[in-house]
Amino acid sequence: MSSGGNTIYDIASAAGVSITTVSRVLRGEPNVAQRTRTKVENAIEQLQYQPNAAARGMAGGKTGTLGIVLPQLLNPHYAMIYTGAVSAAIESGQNLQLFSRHDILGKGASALPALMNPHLDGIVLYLEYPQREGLEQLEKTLNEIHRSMPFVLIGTVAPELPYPAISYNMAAIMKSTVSYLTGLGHRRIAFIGGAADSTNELRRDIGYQQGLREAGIIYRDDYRIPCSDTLEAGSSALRQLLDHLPRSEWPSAVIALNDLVATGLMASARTYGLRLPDDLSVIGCDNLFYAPYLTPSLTTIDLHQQQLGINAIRLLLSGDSRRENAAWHLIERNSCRPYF
Amino acid sequence: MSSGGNTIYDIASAAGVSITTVSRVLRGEPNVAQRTRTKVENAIEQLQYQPNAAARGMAGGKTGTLGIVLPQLLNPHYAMIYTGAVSAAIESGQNLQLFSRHDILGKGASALPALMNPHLDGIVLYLEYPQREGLEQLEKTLNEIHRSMPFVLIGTVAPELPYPAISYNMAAIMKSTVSYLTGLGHRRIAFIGGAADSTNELRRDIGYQQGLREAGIIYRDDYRIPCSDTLEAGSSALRQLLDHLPRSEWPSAVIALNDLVATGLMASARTYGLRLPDDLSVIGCDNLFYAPYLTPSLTTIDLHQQQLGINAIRLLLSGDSRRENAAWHLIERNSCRPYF
DNA sequence: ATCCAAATTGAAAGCGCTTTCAATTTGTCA
DNA sequence: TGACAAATTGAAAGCGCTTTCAATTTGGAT
Repeated sequence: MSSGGNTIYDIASAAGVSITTVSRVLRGEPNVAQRTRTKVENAIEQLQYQPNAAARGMAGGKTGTLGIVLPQLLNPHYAMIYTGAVSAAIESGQNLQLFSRHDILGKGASALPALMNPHLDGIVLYLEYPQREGLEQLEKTLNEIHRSMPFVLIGTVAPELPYPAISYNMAAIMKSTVSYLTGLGHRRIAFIGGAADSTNELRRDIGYQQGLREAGIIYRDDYRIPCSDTLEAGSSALRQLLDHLPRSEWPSAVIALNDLVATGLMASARTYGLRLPDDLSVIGCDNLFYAPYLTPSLTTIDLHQQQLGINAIRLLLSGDSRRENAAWHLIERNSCRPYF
Repeated sequence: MSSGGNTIYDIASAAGVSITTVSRVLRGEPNVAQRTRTKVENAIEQLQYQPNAAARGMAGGKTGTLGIVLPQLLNPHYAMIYTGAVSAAIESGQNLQLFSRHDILGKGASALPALMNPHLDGIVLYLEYPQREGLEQLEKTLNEIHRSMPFVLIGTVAPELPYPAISYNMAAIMKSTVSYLTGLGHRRIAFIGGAADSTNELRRDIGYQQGLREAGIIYRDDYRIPCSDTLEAGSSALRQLLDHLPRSEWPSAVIALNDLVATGLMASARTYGLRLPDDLSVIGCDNLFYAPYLTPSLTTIDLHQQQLGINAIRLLLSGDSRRENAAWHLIERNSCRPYF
């Protein structure tokens, strides 16, 4: 198998020392005489030696490999996070192993420990927390993982759980989004978002309602359409919204779960003869790469995903168990217009 | 470390057999008495045993892990391939480890063997073949990899190299794209594509010129703009194209390297007051998820990326060393219009 | 020159598995 | 019933590393 198959033994004999010593310099232990260290380093250089990660892991040492669990990659939102994470990992000489949730999480977070099988030095977890899984169950799972390796939670996070985390303050983001629209004069603001069985969406709803309340707007149930995470769902959600309302009560602005949904919804709006943004303001979330190129260009929330990925890895590596909020900001483009 | 830490020894004693026997049933060896097999299987079930992949790899057995090398993931083109690949891997009980090229290929394919360090059962390689790397160098690298694990090449492939592969016939695709446009009556057809230092782009150019020739159109150097793989590059490439041409010679159609470039280019076109598709037909490649939602919706080549990912894994697993072409088809939408 | 602590090195065990190879059991045919 | 091949099992080595723990060397201090 191993083609370049140089082992620690080869280095040892080349340098005329024991494998223990080689192992020492490999791991950067301090108590090695400078002369010896140099000899070994030369041998390593000469033979192009590369430590075998599997053997390392098995011997109980660091593997130099981190992991990241992400729901999927087709949504660029996650791909950005991944990309940030890899770059940070590389920067500190680590490998990053991706587990796209699809792999393993058919059964929810409880399936996670199974994938901890490969020995990782730590893992970044982007989980979703459906209510039904229950906090107790989740906590149990996380405790189990915690016993075998450090981790940090990102994205949506259960604030009740005392783990290192970088999370989106969805309530704040949502409230701010609503405020932006009310600031533009909108009063009929719909929200096309997720079903409220995940912590994430629950918080969004809270923020949505807070935002409305602050502007003295009464929450309407029929302005709140549940919707999954795709373009098509966005399209049909808007149809569902409009079809159940007399034209006079159609919203003047709609907040989409994310840019995917916003994209779908915009196409749908046109089929109703709605001009964008004149007849309907749309705001998304994620700031996907093509958002500026839609017609009209999409106003959205930039979630700084790459930076999130970077920060997650750094936090993981730091060993710190800090809990912080992820940065974000609203990007004004042309899909929202003042309403009079 | 190992939290659920059940080893083959635990199973062995639970089942009252030797670890050798456990190993046998684990690997599905035939010569185990049915009674024994059942006992062991029960023990495995009871103790929720999960074989340790690292140990396996080190002992020289199958690790149950495949790898895939992809240039990056921000372009959904690759994310789709990855997604297909994971699903096929899961389906056959394998893990899939992603190496996004960024990780390791700073120095070109020659850096590949280094990452073969983790013992993989096989790997899917999506490489790009810049001319300068040279076929000899590449071949050497591939041979080296070949010695340590089976692989299959996907995407663009050097046809001279006798390795299992699923490749895009870029020349055919490109020729067909040109024909589509000439069929619509276009005569001034520009091509905004990659620099011709990669095999991939070389073939596209060949197809482009073939397509033109077949329609009796003379190739113009100034209709051929080199461009990298991004929206922004697409934008500026179009500017470069138009700025160097008198309005009367502006192309009536433009073929973009891919949908990313097409997207950027369309935005740019509008700044020149060009109406799409009336004044300019645009055709992309990749059929990214948002292509139907652009204005106008983008005519493009669907590259069946998920299926490619699936097929690559299957081919890898089959051990077959077949070489085949990847499927594709043109999707007509609204960004191209007949030209009179 | 002598002695002891500190610094440096190495021997050996063990991580969890696969893989010969040998030992034992079983089954079959005479 | 005995003998021999086939089927089934197990002992032990080894994969490449880390990690005690003990042995050796070094360097001051006396």
